[in-house]
Amino acid sequence: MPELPEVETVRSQLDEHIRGARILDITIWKSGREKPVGEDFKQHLEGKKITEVQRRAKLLVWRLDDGSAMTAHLKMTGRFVFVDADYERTKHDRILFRFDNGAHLVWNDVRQFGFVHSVTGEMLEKILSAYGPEPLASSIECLAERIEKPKTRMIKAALLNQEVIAGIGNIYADEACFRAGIRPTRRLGTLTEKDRFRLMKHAKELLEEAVNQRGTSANDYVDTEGKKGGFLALLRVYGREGEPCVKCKTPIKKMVLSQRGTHFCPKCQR
DNA sequence: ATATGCACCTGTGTGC
DNA sequence: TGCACACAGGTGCATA
Repeated sequence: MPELPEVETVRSQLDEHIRGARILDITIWKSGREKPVGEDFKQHLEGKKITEVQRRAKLLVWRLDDGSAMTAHLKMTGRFVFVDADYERTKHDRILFRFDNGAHLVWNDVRQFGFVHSVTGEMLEKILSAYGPEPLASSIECLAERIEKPKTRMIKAALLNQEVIAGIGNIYADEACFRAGIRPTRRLGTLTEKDRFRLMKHAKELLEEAVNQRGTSANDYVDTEGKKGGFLALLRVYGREGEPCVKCKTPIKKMVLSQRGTHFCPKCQR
């Protein structure tokens, strides 16, 4: 479900509630397919203190007081939700974390693509180093350089690739292309310096606005209080197939690109 | 090195 | 009303 703005929303809420707290205990409910956490997960994490909750790309990182960490990826339907002490488990709840400040946190994941892992500091460094630059923490120039090569790659494929730029997913890739007036199928080699700069300028603005709205709830996404994000109504192409373009009234088109639904205005985006 | 296609899952909405 | 099928904010791996 979540892309950078949604994961960032969850990150800040987690950080607010559990930074400085110690994990009292972890209840692992039946998890469907794999042993999502590794056998030593519980043992490794119980008793540790959270020093900070960070985000890199779409990955959440709980920094622990011994230099190790817990990583969590929401993938399509993963959720962290704070609950009351008398909460009763529902169908897709997988893990319950209890903290020494009284917080109870549930990890829930309908489709079971998501994961939580415990990792050493060394493993974490390796995982994080594979990601491209963070859009909100990088200059437009730096980001624009990332989408110069390879010349035949389509711009949408580049935007979705986390090694190129971190955190952009299907919704915001489409929205960024629309704002910049660039067709998602355009090959990198056909983009001018100006095109690249404009696209990244819009991408940064878009992501900032979406973070301010606490993300987009297109299907399943909710934050740690179970609340939806406010950015859905501000989307201009995603999910608007057949509706008039906000700029020129031409009906928005949808196609499949890199196996992902891709939305664009055939007139505004060249 | 890059592109493609599928696989991992469940739930929901659509069209017949 | 039922059923089959397509599709969903993501990634990883196997194959060309």
